[in-house]
Amino acid sequence: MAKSKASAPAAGTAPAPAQPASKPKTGDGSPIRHLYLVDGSGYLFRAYHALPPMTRPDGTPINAVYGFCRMLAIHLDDPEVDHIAMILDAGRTTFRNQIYDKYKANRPEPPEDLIPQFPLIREAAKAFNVTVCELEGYEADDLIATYARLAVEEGGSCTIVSSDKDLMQLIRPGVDMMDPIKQKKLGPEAVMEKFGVTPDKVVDVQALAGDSTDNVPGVPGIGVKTAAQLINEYGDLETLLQRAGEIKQPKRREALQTNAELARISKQLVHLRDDVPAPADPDTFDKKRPDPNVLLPWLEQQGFKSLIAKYTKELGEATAPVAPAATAPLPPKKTEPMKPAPAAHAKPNRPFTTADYELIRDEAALDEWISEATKAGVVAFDCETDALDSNNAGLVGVSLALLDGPWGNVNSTRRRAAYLPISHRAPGGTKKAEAQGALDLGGADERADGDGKLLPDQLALETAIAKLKPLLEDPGVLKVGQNIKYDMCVFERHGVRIGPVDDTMLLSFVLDGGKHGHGMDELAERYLDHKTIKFSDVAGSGAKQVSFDRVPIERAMEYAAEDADVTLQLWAQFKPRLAHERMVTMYETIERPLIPVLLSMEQAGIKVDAPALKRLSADFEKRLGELEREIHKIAGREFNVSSPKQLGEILFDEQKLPGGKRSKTGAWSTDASVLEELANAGHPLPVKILEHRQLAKLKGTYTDALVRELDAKTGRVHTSYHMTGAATGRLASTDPNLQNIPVRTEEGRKIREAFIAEKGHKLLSADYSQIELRLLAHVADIGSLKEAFARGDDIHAITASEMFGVPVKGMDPLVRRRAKAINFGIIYGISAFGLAAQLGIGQPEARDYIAKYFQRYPGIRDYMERTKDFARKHGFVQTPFGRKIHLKFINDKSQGMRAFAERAAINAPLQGGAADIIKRAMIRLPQALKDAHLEARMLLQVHDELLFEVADQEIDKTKEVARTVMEGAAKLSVPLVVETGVGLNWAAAH
DNA sequence: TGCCTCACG
DNA sequence: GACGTACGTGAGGCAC
Repeated sequence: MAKSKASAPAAGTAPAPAQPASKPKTGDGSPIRHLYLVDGSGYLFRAYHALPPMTRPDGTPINAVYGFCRMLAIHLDDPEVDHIAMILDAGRTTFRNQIYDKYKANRPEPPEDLIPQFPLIREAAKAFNVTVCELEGYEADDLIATYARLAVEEGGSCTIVSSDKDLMQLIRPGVDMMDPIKQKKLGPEAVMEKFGVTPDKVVDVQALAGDSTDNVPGVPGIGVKTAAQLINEYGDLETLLQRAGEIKQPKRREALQTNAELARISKQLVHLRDDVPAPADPDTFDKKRPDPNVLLPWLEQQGFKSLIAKYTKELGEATAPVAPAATAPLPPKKTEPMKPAPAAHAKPNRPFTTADYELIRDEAALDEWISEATKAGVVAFDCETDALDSNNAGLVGVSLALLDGPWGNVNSTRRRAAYLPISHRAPGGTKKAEAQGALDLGGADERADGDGKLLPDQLALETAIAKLKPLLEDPGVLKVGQNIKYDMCVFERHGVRIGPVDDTMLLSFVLDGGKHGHGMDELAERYLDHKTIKFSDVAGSGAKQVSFDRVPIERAMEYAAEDADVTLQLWAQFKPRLAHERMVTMYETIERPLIPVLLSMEQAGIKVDAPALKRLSADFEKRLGELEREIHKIAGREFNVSSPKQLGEILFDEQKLPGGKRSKTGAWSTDASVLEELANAGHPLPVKILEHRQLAKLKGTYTDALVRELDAKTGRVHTSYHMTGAATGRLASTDPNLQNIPVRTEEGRKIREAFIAEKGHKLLSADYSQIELRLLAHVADIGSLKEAFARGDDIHAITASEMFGVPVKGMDPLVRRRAKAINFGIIYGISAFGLAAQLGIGQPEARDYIAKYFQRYPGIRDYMERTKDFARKHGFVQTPFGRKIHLKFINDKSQGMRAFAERAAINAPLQGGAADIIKRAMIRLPQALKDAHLEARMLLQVHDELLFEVADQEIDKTKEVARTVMEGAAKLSVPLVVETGVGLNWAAAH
């Protein structure tokens, strides 16, 4: 393997070998069959980042050592392993520093709580009776290379326990690697995946690509991908450098020619020496049985209970008395502070049986229930309908549930629930057949013809409504529902304005947002230990599903009464927690009051120009057909352009275009960034694909779908807002989603133009300017940012000016763009990778920007650290208004999951705070408009924007009210600014 | 049903 | 000296 350069690297500069580099004299060990070489410090870093924080009873951090011991135990148990040693770095400077003084120069200090763990792994190795090897002047990697060579020369084989990519060059027949965390063997395939070349060419690739963590320079502008391509083409580095003049791309050619020497130095740095003086005979690395008198007391001192148990069983108790750990034990640190739900509440008051439920078949029974409910002061209720769309669904039945005793008596052991069937019909038609008729006919009542006759012994709809109305509107009776907005919508179409209400879904969201979902089935299982009857159990599923009015009444009762019953019991658990967990204000002043506001927005809907959408759709279809023909022509065969799988095969397997990335599942990635790169490289096919993708998306997701969503009765589109969908407190919009209507491209804006105002009206758009950045300046308390906002300055320009030291006046737009990307990155929990991708720059440059940013705004870094610490300690973060966002993975054992949760933790108070602010504005707006005698209606919310429909003559006044209310929705240490626009359509209002 | 892709803030 | 990458959503089409 190692060719000419094995001897090249500055033989004279290396410390003089103390012994010959060949195999030293034999010790007392046996010959090697299989040698395991553990990269000790490499493993320690891996384990440190992979495991959640742990401490010894005396407070010493211990997670990495624990991981190390677990790994050692596994290898010692492995019968394949007959020899094992741990290799360590002896010091920080090595012969490589003489070749290149900046080698590993930019390496940051290890994390604070890892440092005390370094000496402990030496102790650990000793306790487990494993030899430790190190050599002054060389890195552990060189020693590993040398021992690997010796093992193979002796006729044995070797496994290097490490995932350090720098060691991959050593893989060859007889030598492989093992990822110590994933317990996965790494062979030539893993090398090919990582470097795109065979193991013997790894050093050449690394020499070209360089390595920022080790500060290996490489050739600027060449990364691993390009390097692999070049090496595979030219065979090796030296040939490539000599023939660099043949390279077509001018930039690449120039880079290689001017940096040839840098590449050669880099190669010396990355190439591992396998001829260093081995400090011990590898035969002496034979696996030895640990001494229980050494191992057990040591494990005891660390508090590794599972390992103590394992080795006590295998080795027997320690026989010699041992000195106890010298340090005084401290109480262990808590790492899992999330409070479970109170145990007393984990069980239902009484087991669920249908015997608790009854049917309300006549007026007398209903009167009795209404009277009881009124006396109780709190009633859970739920309505069943024949469709999901609350704007059109017909009422099929109502269920009620009561606690025994006056309201507030949540500890009552008795409860009752009942179902009032109203519009059940004889079985017959399926849902699909039914939907056909529903379009032309009005309510459920008129659909009595055909096979579905109304069943007997049900109260008439009018009677039921008339009797329920006083109860549902009684200000002295609290109506509890699960997602009660839905029920309010249904009843409002029958002239009933339900109130006051509580919503178990919202209570759960306010208390436990981010911990879990808030659907009834999940809540019942989690808090009541009860599996609810599923809708599909009573109504069937798929094509055979029937609407609820076709479900037999007895069966319907079991399902429906259970819903009310469960709702009431959930309420009994959640409501007391509200005050206890200090979430009353959030619930009472933000979430609950928002219900009727959203309801009226959903009912209002927005007018859509259907003919325009249809024209657009036809136009898109025509162009899609043309594009498809062109694409097939270029590709040389027909295939489904909408199939990423087929497309990937065409591009990368058949046409062999460069730059293919694989996704997690191994499929070719064909997303926009990949296609754009190919397009920039001059390939014609990706350009057409991108265009096709865009049009197909617009047609499929918007033009066609929106026309389908038009409500036959109102001629408008009615979305529905979900209050508990986003953990941060944002709303979500579905059926259709009106929060992602295109706006960024020209073609897309044509769709937005189809959202229009009623005759004599205009659309008014009011949106918060930079609300999340303002919140950041506020919560992190950054003086200069706050002042800039107070002055009304261009915040991205100010950031750029302060970071790069350039004046705002006459600023290069590119500089401002970078600052803008960084500002957004900060809000998202910045990473060099993300920023690099966003700006299309290299990661080192991105890292540099981030460092500059934090240098200028250290307060923001402090804020981020504080936020993460808080999240780790409490399991949630909070917005300035008190909303809690739980981060269930913040102390996860996976480093990836923790990093993810940390970024979310940084983002959540900002995104959630912005959501709180606009919700506060939305709650005040209806009354403010009314007070100003304005008819304007609020139609849509898109996170930081509100859209109103306004009569022409009221535009100026409405604009003023909207701005005043929105800007006054929160009192922060920075001003809130709202920008408005007016137009005949939504695009024009921007 | 899971995955990929892409529309929005 | 490793890992996976910006935060939060919903919807449509494909492949299984």
